[in-house]
Amino acid sequence: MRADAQRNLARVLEAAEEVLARDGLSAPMREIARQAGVGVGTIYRQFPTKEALYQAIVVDRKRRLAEEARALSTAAEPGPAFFAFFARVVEDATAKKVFADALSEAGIDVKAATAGTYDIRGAIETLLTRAQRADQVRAEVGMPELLALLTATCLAAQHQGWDERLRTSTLEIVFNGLRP
Amino acid sequence: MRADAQRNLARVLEAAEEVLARDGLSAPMREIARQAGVGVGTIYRQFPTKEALYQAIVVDRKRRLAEEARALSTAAEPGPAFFAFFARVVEDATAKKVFADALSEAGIDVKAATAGTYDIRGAIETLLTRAQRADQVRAEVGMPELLALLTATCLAAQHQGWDERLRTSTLEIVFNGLRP
DNA sequence: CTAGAATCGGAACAAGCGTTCCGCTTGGAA
DNA sequence: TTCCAAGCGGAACGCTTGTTCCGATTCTAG
Repeated sequence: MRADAQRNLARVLEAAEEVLARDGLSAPMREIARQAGVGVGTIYRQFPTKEALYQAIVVDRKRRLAEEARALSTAAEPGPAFFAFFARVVEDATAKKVFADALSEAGIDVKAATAGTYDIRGAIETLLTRAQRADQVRAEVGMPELLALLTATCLAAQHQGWDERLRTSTLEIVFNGLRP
Repeated sequence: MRADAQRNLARVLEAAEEVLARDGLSAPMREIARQAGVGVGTIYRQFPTKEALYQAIVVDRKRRLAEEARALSTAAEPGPAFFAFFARVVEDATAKKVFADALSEAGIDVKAATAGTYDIRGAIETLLTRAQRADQVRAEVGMPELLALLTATCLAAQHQGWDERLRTSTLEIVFNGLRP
């Protein structure tokens, strides 16, 4: 790969991350190209389609979250670890518009694209199970309910632009519902 | 107003309700016209813009929900009344795509358009206050948190298509968080 | 340094959208 | 029944997308 092409790829990824975080999925390719200082053709040389580009962004973000989840899964206190991760994801979604969009609109595609490489779902499930064994989360809470609540808070936090105060107090209510 | 025009208006409203419920805000005007069996020009005779049409639909739905809220606000048991209304709104959002879209995207416009005619916010606040006085909802829950949770569950329920089982179990967790 | 291949930029294309417009149709008062 | 204005349908317009394409440019092996 030529050196300049590699430099441009990095620029494109950086610009895409920023623009998609700000404007969400509806951001035009031209805007990403403009911010990266390249032509649209340059983007299409690396990514066959718009979806491929934002999937690369989302997959990377999911990968990082999976790493955080795995890091927390061996924490001494399973309860705080679980709730900290939940809050972390919501905080992330508040600032990054793509992520919440991806959770809903392209959820299935992204899930399919990331299956096999790493296992964020499994990492979350470990956090949940450990917290339940430590009696910090009610036993009848399953993965479907947990993912539903995660999606719900992420979507609303992003769409309405929850400030930190509202995010904290609202999550406190949800966490109270999860606790025994 | 001519008789046929009146008939067409009714058809348009009915078709718009159905199409917007199914496809959300992104539904094209042509699709609504097609389903109503009229030309697009006929819709534009009654509604100056697409936004005006779906606002008419959303405003009507909010009006009906406000009526339900007011009806419940004199119920004998404030706790069940409050939670029943919450579940009712989420159930509604699950089936009607426009509504959740409206909660987020055009929330401010809709709020402005409906201000004065009726007071859904006030009706909800009454339900909350009564439930709190009856010690069925924790005192530190405010309207911002309540609306945040309502929006969150509505958005996720619609985007992910929660079935009745998931909706019930997830709301149970949220309700547990709201209870003292 | 040079040639040739890799890469780039952005005009051009196709598709889908909201909205406008106008020739034709039709309801209903006279 | 007649007549004309109110109403209709849907082609056409303008705009914004994602995507393609090719002449111009730039890198780098030899």
